[in-house]
Amino acid sequence: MLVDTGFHHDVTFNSQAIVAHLLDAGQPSATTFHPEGAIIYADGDRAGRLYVVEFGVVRICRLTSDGRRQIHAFHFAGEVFGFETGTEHQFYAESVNGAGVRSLRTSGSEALTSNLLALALNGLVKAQQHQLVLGRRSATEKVAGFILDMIERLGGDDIVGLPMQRNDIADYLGLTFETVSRALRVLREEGAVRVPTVHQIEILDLDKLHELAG
Amino acid sequence: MLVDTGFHHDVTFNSQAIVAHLLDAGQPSATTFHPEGAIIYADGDRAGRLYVVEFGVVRICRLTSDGRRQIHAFHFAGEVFGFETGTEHQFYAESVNGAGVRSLRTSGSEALTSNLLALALNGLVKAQQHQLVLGRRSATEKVAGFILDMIERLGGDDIVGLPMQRNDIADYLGLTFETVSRALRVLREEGAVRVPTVHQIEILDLDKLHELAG
DNA sequence: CGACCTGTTGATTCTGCTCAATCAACGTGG
DNA sequence: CCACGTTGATTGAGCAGAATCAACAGGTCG
Repeated sequence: MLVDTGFHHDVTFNSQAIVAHLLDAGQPSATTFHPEGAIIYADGDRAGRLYVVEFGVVRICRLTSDGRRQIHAFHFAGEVFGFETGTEHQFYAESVNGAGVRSLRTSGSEALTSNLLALALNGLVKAQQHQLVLGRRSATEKVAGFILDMIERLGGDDIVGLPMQRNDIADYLGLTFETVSRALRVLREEGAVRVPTVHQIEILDLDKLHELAG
Repeated sequence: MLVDTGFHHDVTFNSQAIVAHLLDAGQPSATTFHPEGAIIYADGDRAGRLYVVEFGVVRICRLTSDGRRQIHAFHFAGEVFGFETGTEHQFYAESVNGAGVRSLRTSGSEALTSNLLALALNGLVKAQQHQLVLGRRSATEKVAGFILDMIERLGGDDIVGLPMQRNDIADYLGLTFETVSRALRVLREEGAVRVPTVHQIEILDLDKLHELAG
């Protein structure tokens, strides 16, 4: 067993290792490419399959009754999504910028349950992180927190990519895209970041960024 | 097995049954009573134990660096909490109004993993619900959504209890307690609810309440 | 009864949404 | 090659709504 899935032990597991293990155990499945904006699964589709992001970004969304979109999560290369309860998907999944996705069939192999537990916990942590960011008061704090989260998940060095567009960030943070834009301007003016291109953030002062995140 | 924990099947499980099963399997442990405001576990404490709420309400909290409190979840009788990853608790748990809590030792019994998976999924669903409420725009929508959530989790009939105080609701929804109070007044004026006592909400018009929730 | 705490209500400030203009990047077709 | 349309991003002005500050009512407990 690659991973100790006992919740009472250290669960700082390597998600990649779990995925590799699950892929080995299941039937091999081809990577399918989803162009920008393509739907991977729809709200109401039969649930029960997991997906691995091979490359690109996937967003998990939901529409409110008044037509607004809430983005529930972003998933990057190596991450697993599709984890929902019930027989039907409550959310729908879309490719953000062109994504390669591999299906992960796990039915029938009971021994994988502990691996699945680890993945579920992984999702739980992400949901908690999202809650914390959503709970922040000001728009600047939310955007700063979002960038910090992106740094943690994507970047090692001082330039981190923002593959999704402003509208996506806004729907993820519960803001409008104009407010996201203004918040980024504040972060620039405070000297915390530089924005060389629309989809890149250069970190100038990490401490300042943490401070602005509240 | 009481519960089908395969995520690819129907997971509309009975949480109570899982808890009963886990309690049977583990060593018996006494119910400890935590008076109002008492800390059940603190931020930074060693994690790895699950707790069952016997009666009362427990809140899971976190302090931001500027001293504000974010309430991550409420847990009622029959629910399990303490599910976190890592060796240390990221949150702290407090009794809201006097709560009886039973510790749930699960170490060593590998057969329980699938039950734990079910509980983790349960927590994931709650976190998602919370995200949806936090993502709503207006304060009235948030409070209406909160009441609907309470109806689902607590009440069968037309009167639902709000055991926690306004400040708790505010910290859960990312609002101030004054705004919560005003939102309740709007719900009253719209004829959706009545507020006989501070800790009770009488549902007058459930459709209207859904409508106001957005 | 008085002190205190929670909750409600009011007045003001300020943040973020709405509406709108501008700009840059890109693709298309003449 | 350039005019045109489209899309995404930024910025501005005005406004609605929530936070803040403050006063007051109701309940509880000493």
